[in-house]
Amino acid sequence: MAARTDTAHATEAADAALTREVVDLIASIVSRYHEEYEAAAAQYGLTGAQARVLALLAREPLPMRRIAEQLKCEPSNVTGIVDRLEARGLVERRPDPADRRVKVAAATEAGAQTADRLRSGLTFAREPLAGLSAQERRALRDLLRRMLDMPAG
Amino acid sequence: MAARTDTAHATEAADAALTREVVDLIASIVSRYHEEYEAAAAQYGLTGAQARVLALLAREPLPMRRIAEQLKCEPSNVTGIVDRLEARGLVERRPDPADRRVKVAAATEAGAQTADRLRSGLTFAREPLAGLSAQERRALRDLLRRMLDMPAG
DNA sequence: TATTGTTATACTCTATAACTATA
DNA sequence: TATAGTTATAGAGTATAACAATA
Repeated sequence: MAARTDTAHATEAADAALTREVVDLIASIVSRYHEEYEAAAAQYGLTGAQARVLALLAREPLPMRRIAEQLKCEPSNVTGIVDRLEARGLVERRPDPADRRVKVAAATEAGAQTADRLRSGLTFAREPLAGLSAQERRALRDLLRRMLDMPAG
Repeated sequence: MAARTDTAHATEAADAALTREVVDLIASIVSRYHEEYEAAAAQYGLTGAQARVLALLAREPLPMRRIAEQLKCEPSNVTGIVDRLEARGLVERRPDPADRRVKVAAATEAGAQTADRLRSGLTFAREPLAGLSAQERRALRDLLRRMLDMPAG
């Protein structure tokens, strides 16, 4: 083993502490993000899963199987979630003319409106970001991209 | 309405796009974080909630009510989660000599070991961070702190 | 035969309310 | 009376397996 200086050891320890602090901060953000999302959904009488599906369908109609892929869950679960959204008039199932096995779920007018309002209500992440300068937001964007292994774009 | 330059409008639009991109990146991180956490828990036959409670108790023993506070759920839910952890020998309930109403849940030796291994397996957030220089990690830390409205510390 | 969506089943998490044993 | 924990209950999300309709 090569001998190393005390300084090298001290630097490693500081690095580890710094990394750990950033990891903890990210955990805090994850926690806050979820809390706010669930609370916003609850304001409209929706569960988190229902709100997520509604948000997906507000962007574009999707076959049941595609919803399951987006949610990373089994297709059988989607049946119940869409059932509940449909019972409240926020979503509807349409046949696919090209393949009669497929049912395409789509947000209704009311569903799209609810999705919009819900999205507008999600102030966390958007509000604190407003306090950062454009340069800081760019710096944050670039660092987050690198964390996600995304190209510099 | 005061007249404004095209440049001002263009800047606002770019700002909004930037903010939205950062928000989407954060959503991606939240999603990844959860996926990895659930997958790591599943490797040990634990649900996400069970893994979170075990992680809490590996740090320090806690009365049932304190666990509920940390999880932000009703105390009645904790009974079942701790029941399942206890049935697997990962956690045990101890009496509190100072107040005989209280039951203190604590990780067993096996539980602490599982919690350690689980924590070590959570590479997301830690691994990509290793690719950032100390200066970049400090920059990220400061930006995240500001997002969380935390003092510069 | 393979695929889409559903149903049936079982388990977990969740909140609410009622209960017990302490304080 | 108030508090800590539990039990009972009901609703929702989840995975697995089996099924009907369609490809």
